[in-house]
Amino acid sequence: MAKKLAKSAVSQKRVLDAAARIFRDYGYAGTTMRTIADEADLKAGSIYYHYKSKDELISAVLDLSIRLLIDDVKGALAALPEGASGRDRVQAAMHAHLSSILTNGDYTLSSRRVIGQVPESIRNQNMRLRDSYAAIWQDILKGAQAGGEFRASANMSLVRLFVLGALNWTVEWFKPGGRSIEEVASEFTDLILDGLSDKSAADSAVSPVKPKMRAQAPSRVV
Amino acid sequence: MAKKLAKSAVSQKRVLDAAARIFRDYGYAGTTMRTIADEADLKAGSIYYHYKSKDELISAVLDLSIRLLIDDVKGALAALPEGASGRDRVQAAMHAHLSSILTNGDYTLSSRRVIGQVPESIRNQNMRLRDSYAAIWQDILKGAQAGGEFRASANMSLVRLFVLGALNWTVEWFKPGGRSIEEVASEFTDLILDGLSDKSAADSAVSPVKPKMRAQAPSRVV
DNA sequence: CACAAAATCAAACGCTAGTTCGAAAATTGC
DNA sequence: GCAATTTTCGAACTAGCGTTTGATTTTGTG
Repeated sequence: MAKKLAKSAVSQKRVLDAAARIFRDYGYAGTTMRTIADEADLKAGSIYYHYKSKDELISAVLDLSIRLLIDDVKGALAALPEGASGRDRVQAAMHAHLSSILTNGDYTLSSRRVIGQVPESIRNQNMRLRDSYAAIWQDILKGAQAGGEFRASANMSLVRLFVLGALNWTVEWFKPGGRSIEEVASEFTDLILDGLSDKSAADSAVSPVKPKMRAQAPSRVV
Repeated sequence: MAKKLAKSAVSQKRVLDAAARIFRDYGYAGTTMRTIADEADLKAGSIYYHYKSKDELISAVLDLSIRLLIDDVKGALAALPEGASGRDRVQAAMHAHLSSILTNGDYTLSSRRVIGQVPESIRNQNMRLRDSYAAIWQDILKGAQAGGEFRASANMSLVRLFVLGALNWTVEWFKPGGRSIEEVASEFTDLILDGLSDKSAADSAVSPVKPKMRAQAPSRVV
């Protein structure tokens, strides 16, 4: 009788991946079922066997996008030793966030590009997931501040928005083959934790950092 | 006889403003000439008296968006006293950038949301403007680093991407009526310049203070 | 007021969108 | 290897798209 088997699941994922790429490149309205079908080696009508509408497709892309991120960051935090400092936790979360969104760039980018154009109910559903992700960060930051590691004068909500903004923006300019994810994560972590100013005109010989001299194509900004 | 008068210019601007808002909300393909026309209190066909295609419209929105930003930031830098420190220049540029993109949120957001979906020639034209804006920032940062104000170990291209990323992201969450632009700008500036860590405990008691102005020869910038 | 120029309108055009559905093909259990 | 089931197809439908065009209204000037 009825038996759920692999064939369907494989096609379903193939369609979803294709959708993420096409939504990323053409936006919500600009994406057509026929284009997705082409990308997934299918005909347009066949998509409806797996997803019952374009909205259900974009909804699935949006949800997977944020779920992948939450899982990666939670995983990285769980892998830390028990007594890890706030600094370590921030560092781990930043690296995991960056690695996740850059590795799943299709989903992250398409998500970012269509989130504002999607029917409101779909957006609201997705926003709830995103809020729960923000809460994870808020815990890390507040914890480190309560422990005295971070300046008491800093507003942790703004810090979170600052850091996540800078991280999320990387999908706009990061290109594989240039700087490594680790390189970017490390530099960004240093920046947010210690700042840009040279605090020690005297003991500046302390920082054991090697200068990086990788030629890079002009990066897009704004 | 023929006389160019204001009426046309007024309508033209009204259509452009409407287009920015609609492109922002619905993306490139999702925006229809009829919707723009409604928003501008016109009929769809009438738009073609002012702009000869949808592409010309989006092109005008994209260009105005980046031009407004460039003018604001250049203006703020020009208003600084001659010997202003790198710190002051970064602060002024950050504030001007933030203020500009949040004040012109319709243009900034629509620009961000459609830039990836627009015909390539339009995108390339706009990218050239954006590269010139990036160059302004690169000059500020490199100048301050050369003057010894910023850590020599920091990669200024990454710093620029970090800072502008965090700033640009504000359009996603900033809502008038909440925190003021000045408040956000000030906190962000402190963060990037001095970092999040509380240095008052162990680290050097040399300069935990914040000298607003550095006595220093005017670094060559721009 | 009159009338030419400027600005807007209403209707229509060809095209492509999301979606539906019965038929065809591929796959599976026995 | 066959019949039942799952999956895919292809054609069709309606709706709405950007754009064109000739007619119509509004505007500024003598």
